[in-house]
Amino acid sequence: MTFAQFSRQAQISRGEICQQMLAGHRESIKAKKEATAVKNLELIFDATLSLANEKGFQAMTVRDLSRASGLSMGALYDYFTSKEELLEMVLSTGRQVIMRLLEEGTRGQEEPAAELGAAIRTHLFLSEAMQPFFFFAYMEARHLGQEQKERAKQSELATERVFADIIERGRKAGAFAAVDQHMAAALIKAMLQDWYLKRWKYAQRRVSVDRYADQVVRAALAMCTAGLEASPSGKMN
Amino acid sequence: MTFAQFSRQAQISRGEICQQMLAGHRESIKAKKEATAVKNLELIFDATLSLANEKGFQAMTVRDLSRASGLSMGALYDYFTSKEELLEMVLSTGRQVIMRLLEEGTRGQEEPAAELGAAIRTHLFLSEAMQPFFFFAYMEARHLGQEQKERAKQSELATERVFADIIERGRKAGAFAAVDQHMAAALIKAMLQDWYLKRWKYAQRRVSVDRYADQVVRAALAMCTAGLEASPSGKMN
DNA sequence: GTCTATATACGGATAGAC
DNA sequence: GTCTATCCGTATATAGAC
Repeated sequence: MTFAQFSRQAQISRGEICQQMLAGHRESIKAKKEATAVKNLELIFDATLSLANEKGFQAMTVRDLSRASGLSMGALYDYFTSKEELLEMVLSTGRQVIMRLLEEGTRGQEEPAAELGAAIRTHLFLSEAMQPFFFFAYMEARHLGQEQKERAKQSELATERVFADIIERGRKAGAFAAVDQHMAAALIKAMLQDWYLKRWKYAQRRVSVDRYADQVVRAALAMCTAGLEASPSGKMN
Repeated sequence: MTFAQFSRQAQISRGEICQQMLAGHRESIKAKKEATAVKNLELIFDATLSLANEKGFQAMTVRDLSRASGLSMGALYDYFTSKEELLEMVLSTGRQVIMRLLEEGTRGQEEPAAELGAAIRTHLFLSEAMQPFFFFAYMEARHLGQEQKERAKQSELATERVFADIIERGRKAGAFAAVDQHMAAALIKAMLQDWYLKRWKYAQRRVSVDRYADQVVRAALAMCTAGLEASPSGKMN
């Protein structure tokens, strides 16, 4: 799969996040008409990601947000009760939708190597399609309250488990070498995250997301099959 | 090499950074006695890293810093002229010292595989010894001014070049396969950074820095030698 | 449902005592 | 060389008009 084939999901996702933001905060949001509320939430969502990714969420003022979104101070506070709640609302709702999309997208391959490749591409392409959100979530998670921060860590572990499970199955099937699936999964995740964290570097080098995907898949397979040729009999433990 | 063998460098480094901070800002720092100035700079340095890593540099107030360092507001402003300058001073001085230590530490191996392993361990162990600084530098670099941000990017690229050069030499010597050394170096760096960015994860799993080093070295070598067995004649391009 | 105007507090920075 | 006290700008949040 290439990114071009994947990318129609992007706009859908943003709309979904904002709809779910409304659903999850129906009582505290003043606007009653659904269409208006979702439209304004999208303005707020986009402006928040844009400003926070440029200067940081703390440094972004609600006045900035007002200017960038086109909504007045008063109108903004009809959608959240504090700046802190805005952060929590964007991050937790976004994370839920992303998690669901990842789970839906990671299905159906048979062969371990193909399955691992598909999972890597799904993660990478989703992070590319929603890059502003992924960057935001990574950088601002530390400003969440203790409880929300815990949930963010859990979701990091959950996505990692997808890779670990594939690797473990592959190992048991004899397709992969005797690697520690948790460590391998962690390293794969680190490589995937670098793509949306260091955008400037890859843009400068003209590395496309498809090429990056190829490289990560190649690295992951090398990691999981290193030394396997030496004992082609299959299972190693 | 293990981390235990490496780790005596840690305290030295912090002292060096503070000495160089003083040297680089001699005229703007009010304190004239060197010993006093360095001692206070160390208090400021430690308190800044601790507070900023907990809640972010923007969210840390100068009053917080005063409490944590034991110096009064007035005394703090005898060491920097603005909070922004404090950030720039800590980051740029720290980066310079780190860069020098890295260059000094990455020398002397002959064989490509051994050289790559040594470079990875040096980077990883230094980031472990100075973890608070590395985390701080990664997370707060985006709050620098345009010019300083550019210098930070350059130093990221410079450290990456160390790996790329080793890989290229190894490839030309026939020890490594036909990999893109820039991509491989970028992926290795991403794995190294994950160690100080996701401390909680590896602490929770009881992964030691020595074990992590082994895994990254293993992954890097797998990446650089994948497919080599298939054409053992050596050079591939 | 959205706006303007404002209350209130807090942070950066400095003046001047000791 | 260090501290206390204070100035001043600006940020969050809200009240109330339209």
